[in-house]
This record gives sequence, structure tokens and C-alpha cells, in this order.
Amino acid sequence: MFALVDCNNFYASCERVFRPDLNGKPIVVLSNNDGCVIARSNEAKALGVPMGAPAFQYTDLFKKNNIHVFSSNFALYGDMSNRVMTILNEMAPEIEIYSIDEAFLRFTGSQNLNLQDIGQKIKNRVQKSTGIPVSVGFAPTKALAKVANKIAKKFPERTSGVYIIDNEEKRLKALKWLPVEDVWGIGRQHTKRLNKLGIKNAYEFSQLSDTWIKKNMSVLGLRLKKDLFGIPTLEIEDLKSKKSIATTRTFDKNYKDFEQIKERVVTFAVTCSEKLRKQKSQCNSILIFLHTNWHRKDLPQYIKNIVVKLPYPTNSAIELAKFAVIGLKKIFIQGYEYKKAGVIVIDFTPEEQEQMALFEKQDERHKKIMKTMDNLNDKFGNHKIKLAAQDLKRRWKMNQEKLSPRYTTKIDEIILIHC
DNA sequence: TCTGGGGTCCTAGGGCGA
DNA sequence: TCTGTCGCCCTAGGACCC
Repeated sequence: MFALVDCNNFYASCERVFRPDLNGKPIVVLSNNDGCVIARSNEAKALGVPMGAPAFQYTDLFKKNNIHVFSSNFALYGDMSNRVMTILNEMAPEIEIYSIDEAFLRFTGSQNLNLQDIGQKIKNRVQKSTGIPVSVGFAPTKALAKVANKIAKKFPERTSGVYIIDNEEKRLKALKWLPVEDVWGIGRQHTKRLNKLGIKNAYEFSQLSDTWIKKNMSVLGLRLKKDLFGIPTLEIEDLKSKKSIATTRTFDKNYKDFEQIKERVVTFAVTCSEKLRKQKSQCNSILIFLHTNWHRKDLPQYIKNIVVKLPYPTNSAIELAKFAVIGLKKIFIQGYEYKKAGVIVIDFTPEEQEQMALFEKQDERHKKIMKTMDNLNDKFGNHKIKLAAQDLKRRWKMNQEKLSPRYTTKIDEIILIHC
């Protein structure tokens, strides 16, 4: 039996843990740069704030309804997520952390287990220890556990936040209830195609022929169909190293100047290098991209990316910055107004695997420098030590007007209780 | 004026050697 | 020697997830 434990309105709930005065009040959390809505409390959903809504179009609605707006605070959410996952890890024999706010658990020998009781215990313990409300769905497959979780979340009064699909009657009832666009693995494009055929819910999808599904939705669609029938095709997966690491940002304004963009791209490359070193990988290629603002139809548009193959695998900030600038020079065209750029490192090899490069070799001193850089940044806070090409005066700043304190990860932002 | 960021997997199609 | 075919590898792009 699988369980899917999902935190309710996770980012909004994190903000509420430290602002209990906001319980029962509408909250939204905005994306980086305060761009669009990425999380909503139930109250904000009820007021009609859609997911992904551009913040500037909703300022009036926010004001009128006293909706509390937060800039995203990923230091806080990441730390709260770790706390939740640590508890879940203690409560199940097998766990797969699927995303920042959800995890699959696996229970074996479930005919002898009281799943309702286990679900309630998980829910209560996470709530008590972290303040985060969760919903739990149990089912014989991952896709059905997702469905069960949706039911638990949608009907908290009737389910107490825990729902179990453990017989055919419940399975069919659940699939007939679930709109096809809400099925895990069916996105916008597939929904359009399915709707054209008159398919409206998960049950109708499960009745489609394998041939149609394979042709239109690839083997992933077929796997999904089986999973919805209760035949497991997806297992608990071990924590894997990433296959690509990206650092990309939308700018606060349009940039025209090469030097400004170069500074951003170097910083993105440095961040990628840190993430690479953390998972003990080196990359063999680096992708750099540039975008103008596609919302500004009145301005000329330009989108370009380039993959730079490295002469040797590396995770040195100095090397990656160097190659990122080489790539940027090749795609940058003067005259456009750029709104977004990014660096993605790809094609990894393990750090310990030394490759014999035929002609060129990484400067051995870099390893020592990077180690020192990481140590100093660990000690004095992230990104205190920079490369000279980066913005040392920090002129560049993300819009984060409504940022909450980093309550759990910064000692000087911790909550004070005055007695 | 202001519209996120970070991932994964699969397929089609082209290049290329056997 | 030329051409067709097969399979492998690679890449771009599309789909999905949170």
C-alpha cells in the first residue's frame, strides 16, 4: 500500500506557522521578483485568486479583501520541508520525497494495518511538531494514492484529512469523481485532446484503448492507465543525483547592457557550481540562455541559447563562469532589451572520477580554492565570497517587498518572546 | 511599469557506421 | 563502387510535475 502525504497549501501554511494571527485569513505567496501567485490559502482561493495570477493585476483584489501577500521565502520553506520529511521518515519503512511538500510512503502487509489510524497519527504528529497541516491518501498504487489524497484534501470534514482507496467500489467512485485534468500525469495538452473525445473524468480515461493512449500519450500514458486500475507500475524511488542543475532569473527591469547581463550570468554559473559541488558532480557542458520580455509585444523579440562543451569536466566556479561568458558573448546581440537569462549545467560525471583530458586539464589549484570558498560561505553566510566578475556591491536586487523573516535559519531573524 | 523557477522523461528525426 | 537498410546515438522539442 502506498500513502501520499501532501502538505496543505504548503508555502502559505509555512508563513502561518510564524504568524498565527493569520489563521483563517486569506494569504498568497508570490514567485521570485514578486511576479505571480504561487501559493494560496483556502480563503484566498475562495476569493477567486487563481494559481499563477500576475500579482500586479490583482493588487486591487488583494487590498479590497485584506489578502496578506508574501514574497517567496525559500530558505524558510526548505527548512520546514526538511522538518516534515524527517518526521515522515520516522513513521514509515520506505519513503520517497517527491517534492518540497509531498512524499510517498510505502507500507507492506497492509491487510493487518489500521491505515486510518496510521494516517491520523501521521497527520497529528506533523501538525503538532511543525505546525504544518497535511492530508494523507492511501491506495495500492501511486496514481491512486494521489487521487485518494485529493479526496482527503477536498472533503476534510468527512475524511478528517485521511482517505483510503482499498476496494473496487471506492476506486471506481473516486475515478468517476475526478476530472480528467486533475489526474496526475494529464496536463493541459492531453486534457484538450481527451475533452475532444468527450472524456471528462479519470474513469472514462481508464476505459480508453491501449492503442489510443500509446499513440497519443506515449508509454507514460499506458503506465498511468495501469496504475489507475490498481496495478502498480511506479515504485518508490531512491534519492537520485540530479541530471541537470539550473539557475535562471527574470530581471527586475529590462537590461540592454552586456556588462550587466554578464554579471548576472557569472553569478548564475557560480550558483550552479555550488549546487554541483554539493552533490559531488562535475559537468561536461553548460547551457546559457537569454530572453527578451515576451509579454512586451511592442518590442523586438529575441530568444537564444547555446551549449558550450567543456574541454574537461569541472565544478569550479572560476571555470564555469569563464565558459558561461564565452557562451554569452556568442549569443548576445546589442540592441535588444533582455528580461531573463539563465545557466543550466548538464552532462554530469562524478567528482571523484578523474577523466584524462587529451590536451587540456583543469587547474588543480581550483579544487582548493573552491573548498575554501565553500567553507567561508558556510561560515559567514551564503554568497559572501564572490568572484571579481560578480556584483560585489550588490546593485542588483530581486523585488521582494513582502519577504517574511527567515525564522528558522537565521539566528538574528528568530522570533523573540518578550516576557 | 510589473507575468516564477527548477526539474524529469519520452519521441521524432537526422547523422553515421556497418 | 554505389545504394539501401538497420540500429545506435544524439539533439531538440514537447509533454509533464511541483
